[in-house]
Amino acid sequence: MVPPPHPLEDEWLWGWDPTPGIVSVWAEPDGRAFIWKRQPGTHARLREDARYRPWVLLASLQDLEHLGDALRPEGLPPVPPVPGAVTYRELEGPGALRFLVSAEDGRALASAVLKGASKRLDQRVGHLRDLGPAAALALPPEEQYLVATGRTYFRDLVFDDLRRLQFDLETTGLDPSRDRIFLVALRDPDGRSETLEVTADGDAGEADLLRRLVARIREADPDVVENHNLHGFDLPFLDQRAKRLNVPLALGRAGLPGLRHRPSARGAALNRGPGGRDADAMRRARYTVPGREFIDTLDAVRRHDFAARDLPGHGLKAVARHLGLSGPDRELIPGARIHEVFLKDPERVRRYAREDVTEAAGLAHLLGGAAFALARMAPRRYERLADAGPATGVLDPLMVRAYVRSGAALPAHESGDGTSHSGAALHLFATGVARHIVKADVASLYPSLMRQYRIGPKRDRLNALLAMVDRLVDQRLDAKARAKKAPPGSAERHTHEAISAAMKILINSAYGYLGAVGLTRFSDVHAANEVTRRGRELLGLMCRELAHRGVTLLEADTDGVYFAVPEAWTETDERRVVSEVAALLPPRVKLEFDGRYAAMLSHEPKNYALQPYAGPLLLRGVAFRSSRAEPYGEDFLRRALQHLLAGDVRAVRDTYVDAVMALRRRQVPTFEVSAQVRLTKSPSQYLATRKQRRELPYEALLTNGREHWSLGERVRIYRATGGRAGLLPEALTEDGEPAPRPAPGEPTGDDARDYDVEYYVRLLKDSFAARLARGLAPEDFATVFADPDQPSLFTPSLADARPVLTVVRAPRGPEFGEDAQVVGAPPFSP
DNA sequence: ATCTTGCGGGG
DNA sequence: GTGTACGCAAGAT
Repeated sequence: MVPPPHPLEDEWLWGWDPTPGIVSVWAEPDGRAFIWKRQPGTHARLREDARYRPWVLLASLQDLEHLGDALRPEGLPPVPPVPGAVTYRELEGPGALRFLVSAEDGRALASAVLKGASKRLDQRVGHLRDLGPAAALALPPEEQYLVATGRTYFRDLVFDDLRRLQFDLETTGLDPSRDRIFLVALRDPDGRSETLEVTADGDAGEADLLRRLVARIREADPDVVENHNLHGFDLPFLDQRAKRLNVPLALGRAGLPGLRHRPSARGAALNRGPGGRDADAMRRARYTVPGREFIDTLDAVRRHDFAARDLPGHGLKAVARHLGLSGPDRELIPGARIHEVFLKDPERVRRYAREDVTEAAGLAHLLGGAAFALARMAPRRYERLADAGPATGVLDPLMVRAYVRSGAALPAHESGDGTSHSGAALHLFATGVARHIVKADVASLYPSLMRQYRIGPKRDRLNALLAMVDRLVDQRLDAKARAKKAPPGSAERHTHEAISAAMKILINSAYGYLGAVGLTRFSDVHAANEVTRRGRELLGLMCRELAHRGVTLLEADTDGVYFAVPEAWTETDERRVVSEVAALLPPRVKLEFDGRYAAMLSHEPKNYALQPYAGPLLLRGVAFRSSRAEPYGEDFLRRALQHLLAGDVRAVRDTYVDAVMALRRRQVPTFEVSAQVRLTKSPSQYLATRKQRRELPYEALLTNGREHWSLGERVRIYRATGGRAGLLPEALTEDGEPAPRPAPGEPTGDDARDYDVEYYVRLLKDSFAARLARGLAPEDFATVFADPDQPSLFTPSLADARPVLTVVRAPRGPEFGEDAQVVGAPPFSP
């Protein structure tokens, strides 16, 4: 490989120790570190037992003065220092955390500091943290080890070199204080799936199952254990059951402690039952174990969807189906029915559970690459990087390592000076329907502005953040190019795509890091405001210049613009205006042609419908994507929008009339008007508040003879005739099995269809049809959605009716660059 | 209309 | 061994 041209920045990003194959690190505060490695390309595994010198950063040495001669500068004889000595090195520069203090045993070091601090403050200080972040920085032991050595995980390994095991619990319910584990599906690192089951009732049977599970995991000896919602369900459930049944959960690698908690903002809160909202019980934790890494695919899904925003939900089945990981014969069983199905047809549940672990493995491979690649860079455990937020979770450790490596004193967190943070621009130029739509946007606007105008945190005297963003952008282009060259489906392509994804996460979080005042070490509200100010200015300039070239602006948000072009324009014309405007922008700000659509309904800011030239209608924003909307209404809205966007107002009317008539003739199955809700109150809780306030879901249960239900249960409810609340019984197949969701219009057996027709007619108009209002002139709207059974004396024809577009503002004024000069402005200086 | 609370994932 | 998740919709007032 060509030697890197920026050795310093590359050390900041990648560390410096070349040790290959590290798959897990565990360090104890007493200075012992355990490093598990694999030989790249083989399954050979070995453990290195090392010692490291635990360290902390302190703002002052005063609390260690009581040590006398046992406190000495680094490098003075005797080298190495005598056991028990505390050594220090003063870092250079203005940062507050300027003494790097270390000792052979981290606990002795901490207690020496705490002893001094307790004396100085005349009160017992129990923990370094209690000194405050401006006085001390103490990383977790593994991170101390990784920062000090410059090692990182996974050097020279590819994703599939890791031995990964997935397991999935099947339980009789969601509450581990009451419910039991009766089956575990497990996929071993070679891809073989199996199930373990209880063979006896009661505690003995379940305890035996847990023992077999632990033994099986130890035998398979995976580096990584994963599942969907692993930290939120399987591990806490397993932990509680094992405690109750007195089964030791020795899931880690030999000779070290078993399952532990680690604090985490995103961890599970097992005892957060509905109603149970006592603050102490809300403490969240993640699980950790020496020698293996626990990876939750739900984290990868969230991270993916944060950018992509195209997933129907974050559940395993929905995501797997969406990403094409599910087979056509995927076994599906509603969660609440799994145990009863198991009693009648165990093979079906075995199949279901095996498919769960197979999909979890597929999901881990497809979406887990970014975390794997981050672990090659940042000095943290892989499992922590997998659930970390990118700013405090990844960038900050990189910054800390950069400063310590460079011998520079590190700034402490600083609260803001009261300046408030200003945000991005959002302009709505026109509402209604337009045709010939173009979307243009700037890729990674904020990091581009940071680079273009050299806007970085004031206290970052090494300029490490900007330097790292620069290197990341360059190296990401390289990774993308390599990925493209590698054969599709190859490990090489997966690796480079993963690196690119990881870098994208870091690049795009640099701005968030800057703006998180009081939360991140280098936050700088003035720099962040300068970034958004430049962003607003550029967006305004783009809008004005586009408008000058004859397009109709529709909506602009942060870094992108939707506009309509004249009928006669070709795609070449569309691309030409985008590149003309792009040429007016600073070099690092790349305005790109992002897509073209046949038509758009602009409803409200960030709420619109797009009709592509080919393919299904796209709906964006809460107005169009309500999660609990009744299926009949969603179906109507989709069809009506397609007609409206095609310019066929008459067909919108027909769609509406059909929908109303179908309701009035009760041709619509009850399922289609029902909404799924989740029960959050227990029967007794609801009965306590029922007098003050009646709630449809619970009324539906009570009036249908159900006085018992469990928290978290999901039911489908509807409004029945006579003001009653309807409960949709779960549809069953002939075998008495739960039926899959019926296709729209599919007959649904003995459906009473006793829903309140006029309520649903009103809902259709007031809630669903209302979302088309911007696209029609008021009189046309009234005509289109007039009640078909109440013909008025004068019914206007819709033959000439056309969708309308209403301009609500023009791109004029200072925010559109009429006064400000953007291009060629001097670089920002703090 | 505005404020508050609870949800997500999992069986 | 800390948390401050976080962004949104339904419910409460």
